[in-house]
Amino acid sequence: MRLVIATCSVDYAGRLSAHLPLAKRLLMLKSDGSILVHSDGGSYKPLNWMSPPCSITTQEPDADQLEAGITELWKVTQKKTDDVLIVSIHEVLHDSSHELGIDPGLVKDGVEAHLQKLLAEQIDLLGDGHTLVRREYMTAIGPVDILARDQVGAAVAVEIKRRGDIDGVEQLTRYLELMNRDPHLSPVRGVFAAQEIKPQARTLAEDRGIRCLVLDYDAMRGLDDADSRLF
Amino acid sequence: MRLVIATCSVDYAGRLSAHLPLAKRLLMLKSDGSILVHSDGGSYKPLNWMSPPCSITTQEPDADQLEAGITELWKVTQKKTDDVLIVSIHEVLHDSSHELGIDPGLVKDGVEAHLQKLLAEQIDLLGDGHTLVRREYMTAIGPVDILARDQVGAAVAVEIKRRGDIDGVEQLTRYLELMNRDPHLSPVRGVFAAQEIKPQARTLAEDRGIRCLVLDYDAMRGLDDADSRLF
DNA sequence: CAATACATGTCGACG
DNA sequence: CGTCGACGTGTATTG
Repeated sequence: MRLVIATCSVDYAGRLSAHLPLAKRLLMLKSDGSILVHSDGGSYKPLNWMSPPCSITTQEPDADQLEAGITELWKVTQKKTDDVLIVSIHEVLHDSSHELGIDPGLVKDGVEAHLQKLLAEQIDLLGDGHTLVRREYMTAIGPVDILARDQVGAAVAVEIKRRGDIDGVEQLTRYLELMNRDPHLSPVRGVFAAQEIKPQARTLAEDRGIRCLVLDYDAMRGLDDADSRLF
Repeated sequence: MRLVIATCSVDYAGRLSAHLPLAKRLLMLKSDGSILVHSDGGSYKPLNWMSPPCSITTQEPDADQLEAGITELWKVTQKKTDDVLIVSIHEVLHDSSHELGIDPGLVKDGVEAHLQKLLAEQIDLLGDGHTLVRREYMTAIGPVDILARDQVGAAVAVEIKRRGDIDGVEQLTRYLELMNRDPHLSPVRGVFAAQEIKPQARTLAEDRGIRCLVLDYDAMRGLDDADSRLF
């Protein structure tokens, strides 16, 4: 990895066109050829970048560019998409290279998968007498998170989200429409379960006869003794 | 901005839990208190990070941690969300600070807004005899990109996307459902216009009687003489 | 401030 | 290799 601090301007042309005026920035060149242009603030997203696979070539600035103060010109291209990133460097204030090696990678734990597992184990959160049919119940257009049956044996399809948004309601609606065409399942009721349900999503869901269920993650986790503590 | 190259392990606890095993990485500390942990590959997304506003405190490693080779311990916290990021540093290989100042920011050009403008100007792409009613036609649940009328005066609602995905069809469906309840507009036909329409989106759209229209951005831009060249 | 739609989204899983 | 859904999504816009 090469780290360069420099005053530069940047131009990008690809799916859109974008320009960065002259300023002092960090240029991070990764060993796979990719480049990130970072400012000293904002979030983790760079001001500009080029994703791998791509290649960097340096060009000689022409007379006009030299006149304008450009000392180096980098052209980063992505063959496949024809995207181009041009970095016009004026002054280099720092330049260092470092051998990092391959990263062992991130180990993630829990979110929606965990919620799904917990709700399957605590299926009576749907209401007394409910029984689990199975998780990831397969349909023609994808798996429903949980299929259960209520106290009188009627099918219940559950869509689980961390944050209950309008999209999740649409998704569940598509499943329900399909499942209700199946005489073995029909009638299927829908339950939209999430840690947090947005008002518009709730309105849409209830308008379509879908029940909303707010999940208390901490309480559900607390009940699950087998879940080992991480800290 | 402070740049540190170090062998370190990282633990995050917040909306999920994640762990990075010991390895050599770049730690980027921005002046707003945020921190990014980057490897020498992948895309622009860091392996781990903490978004501003957040604060970094250094802790003294205890006996066990010193024994394990930890020389520095950073704890990054976000007050609002209770997220915590812990960086356990073993060996520091590089450490430099740089004053960058505030970035003037990115200047973007065109995307969906541009497509919308061009289609409004070239409304006959919808078919001969079409006329524009208006862009961003307001409905109770949000603005329809374009409302037009066809050669016989029937209403046409157009949803424009750069990439036509299933979500866009759902969005247009909601608009159409609402607009068709309005006796002044009904019957309203739907047109789903995008530079590229995914097969599943096309299937869903056509199943619902929505016409799909693939937009040739370059051709549309070529027709627009007033659109100045960027390069 | 909250809700919503957009993103050069990125990323992983699956067919 | 494309499609699809999730994301610690982030981010701007608008009510």
